[in-house]
Amino acid sequence: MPRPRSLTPDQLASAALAVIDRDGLAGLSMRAVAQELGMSTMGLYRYVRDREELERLVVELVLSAVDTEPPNPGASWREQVEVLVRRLRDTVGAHPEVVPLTIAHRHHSLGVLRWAETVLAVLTEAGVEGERRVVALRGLLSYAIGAIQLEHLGALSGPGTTAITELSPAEFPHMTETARDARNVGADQEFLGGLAILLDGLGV
Amino acid sequence: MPRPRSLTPDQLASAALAVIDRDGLAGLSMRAVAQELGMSTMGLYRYVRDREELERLVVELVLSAVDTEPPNPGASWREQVEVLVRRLRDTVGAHPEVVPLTIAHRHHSLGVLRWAETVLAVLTEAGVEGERRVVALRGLLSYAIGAIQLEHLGALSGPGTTAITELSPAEFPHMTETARDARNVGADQEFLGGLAILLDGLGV
DNA sequence: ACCTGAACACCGTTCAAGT
DNA sequence: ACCTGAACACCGTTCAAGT
Repeated sequence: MPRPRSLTPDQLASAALAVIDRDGLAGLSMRAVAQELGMSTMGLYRYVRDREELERLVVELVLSAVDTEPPNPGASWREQVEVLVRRLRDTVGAHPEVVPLTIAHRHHSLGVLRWAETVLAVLTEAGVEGERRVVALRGLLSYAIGAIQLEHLGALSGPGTTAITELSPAEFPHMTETARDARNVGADQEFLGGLAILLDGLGV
Repeated sequence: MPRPRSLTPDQLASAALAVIDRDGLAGLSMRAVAQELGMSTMGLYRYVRDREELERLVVELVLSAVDTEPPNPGASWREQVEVLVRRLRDTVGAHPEVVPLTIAHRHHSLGVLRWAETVLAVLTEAGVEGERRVVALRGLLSYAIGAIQLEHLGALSGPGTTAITELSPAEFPHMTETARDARNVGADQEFLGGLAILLDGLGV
């Protein structure tokens, strides 16, 4: 842990995020970030032990942007959870290239811990407790993480699905039909639809 | 597309998978795979255009191992879907390091298309159709993908959760309590529990 | 024609040399 | 003491040189 000088961790993370948003995750390198900041490559090591720590800073920057304020307490628990999951998806989805890093470093993120705390508060208020609460939180997070990735690696209505439409209908009868149905389903509808199924199941 | 000679794509993929299982995804390199096969590095390029194509072969090898036979047709749709999702998780989970590759290349995978076809057949039999079927398939896949990743990057009962137990109970009252509850929840229970919530929601 | 080693343009990180 | 460029050990891939 060297003593920072003219740069805050946030500024460092912002520079790295700018590189990622511009050149993709593959474009992220110590050299590129240093250049972005107009400093020598080795200068970065004054702020960060290694590349992994830089990645953690980027993840923290993105996840700390998730609004974790309890949503409208007058609303039903269902609406409140929906708002919270939606916030996570929208905030992380704004930087899709960061998603893989987000997953690898999730444990160190204060942002996601705060988000989970708020979700748990709502669930507890709704009477979900004990092991069911454990499973519910984990289920919501799993769904959100998986859905964000699927969404950004090709929406069901995107080019990947078009390829599916061209599959042999003899071998894949249901897939070809479902791909046709999917053309009318937008990304938001898809995400919120899956979330609704989870929330329905939680309410049982 | 050069003409293969003494090696099948499966043998190539198996060698790469052996490297990954031994040295992790970070250990995967053209040089390492070539060495594993006792051939020159450039020899690989007779079989594969570039590293990305090698990765696709690995993904296909893993995903084609998913059993896509329709499960016991006498069982309820709910049990059948549960069996199918479980198979996906168990097969992919056997090679956790491959998961990131699996996601990036999922569209090219015949294995996952066949899996989805079987799931859709069961859903259709259960009366799920049209846009709801689209959302259901995508929801199940999102959940499975997210859960597999969370599971292998630290079970809720693992060391990550222990760190959560040490969080300030004042700032994270629900998280600390939930982490205690999570100690009794195994990985299987967690995965199947979340899946049960989804299936409950689908049955509504 | 087929195969492959050297070479090129990268990478993260060490370390000694500069101030 | 602080900073940094050269160097080291990697990487994917090109290409010319070997057979």
